[in-house]
Amino acid sequence: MQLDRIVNFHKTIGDKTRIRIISLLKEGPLHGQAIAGKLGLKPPTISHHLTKLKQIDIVYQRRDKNTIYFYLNKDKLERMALEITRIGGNEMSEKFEITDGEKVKVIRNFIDGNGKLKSLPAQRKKKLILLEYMLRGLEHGKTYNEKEINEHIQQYHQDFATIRREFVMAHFMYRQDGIYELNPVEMWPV
Amino acid sequence: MQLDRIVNFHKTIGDKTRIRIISLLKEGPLHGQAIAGKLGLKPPTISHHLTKLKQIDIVYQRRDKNTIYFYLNKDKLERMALEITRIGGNEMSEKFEITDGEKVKVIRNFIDGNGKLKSLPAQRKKKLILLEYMLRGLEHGKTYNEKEINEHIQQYHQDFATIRREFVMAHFMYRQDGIYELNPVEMWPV
DNA sequence: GCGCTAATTAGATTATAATCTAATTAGATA
DNA sequence: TATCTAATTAGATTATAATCTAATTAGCGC
Repeated sequence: MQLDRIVNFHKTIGDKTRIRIISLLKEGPLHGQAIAGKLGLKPPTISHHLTKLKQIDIVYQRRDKNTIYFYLNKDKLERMALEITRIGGNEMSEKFEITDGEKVKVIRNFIDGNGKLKSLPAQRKKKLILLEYMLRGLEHGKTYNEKEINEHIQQYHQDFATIRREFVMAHFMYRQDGIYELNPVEMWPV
Repeated sequence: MQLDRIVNFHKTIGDKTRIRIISLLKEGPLHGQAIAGKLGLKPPTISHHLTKLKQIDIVYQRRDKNTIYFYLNKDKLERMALEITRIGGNEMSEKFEITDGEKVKVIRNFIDGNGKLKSLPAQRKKKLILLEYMLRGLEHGKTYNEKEINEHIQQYHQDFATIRREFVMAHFMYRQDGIYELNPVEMWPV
């Protein structure tokens, strides 16, 4: 749910230690012990906070020999921070809940009893309904590598390459350096 | 402290109920019972959350007859949300802590034993040091009415009008509709 | 002043989470 | 394989805070 993601982001940021970590990483990557040292806390504590920061995807890590360096994802931080200003008005419209009569009909026609996609409709409008349907479970703001996207699509159809391409072409998601992410709903096709 | 304000903002926002309240108020003001009804919670609970939202200044209230309407301060919300993206790098430089040798000397020369300002230096550079010194205790992001500003200045000097004008002219703070607020540090004079 | 309505405060309960020590895991190097 | 270092996990302790009921306060209208 969209709401939970925003709540979780702020809950995570709303901690002195974690903001201090963010502040440190803003200057450049650091390894765990270094952070612990600078903040006067024990390594397990830092580990604890870093996993939380990784969960919301604003910190990522890269290993070099024995030590793991932690990086701040500044772009993501900025995008997430702004989301609170964009939420609501009409009480959190759940884009993924397809209850609209027409849509339900189209989906019933093209999804079989096992939840698999029979075929992708040629008609643009119907195709978009199916594509949107198959996005369920993917989260806004989260990043996925190609393998994850493929696996997700295979729930519905074995030809993940085609459908993945359709996702991008229809602007449901975008790709950069092999990393996929959902586009904001404003960019989705009508 | 600057850090605490940011932590507190996110700690406050990082709660599902409070975000739902923000989402509701985005469409327009509501009174307490209405919020309680829409969210399926008891009035005391709403009261509890509203005081928190008022504390960080993103909700304010206006009474009409017997009922109090709560308003969302959208501008403030947006400004606060962005602050996290601007913090740090060099570990939270405390602009109010004047330890720099030259500054200390100037301050000793113009502040008497009781902490009062003897006179405002004519020399621009020295004047700025004193003005900045007299900002201590005012918080970034908080709004003050003229009376509060005057009282603050009177700690240092009886002629609050002159000093208040200097604050604004030097871009330490700005005034809008009789409300004063500190400018972001980037706007402060060198 | 009296009663009405809406809001807040007090106090208890329960859930969440920050931090630590001790034990364990993961990788690298020799 | 044995050993070293850095990171994580487990588990306990302690602090914080969300929510409720019951009691209280604040302001309006009669």
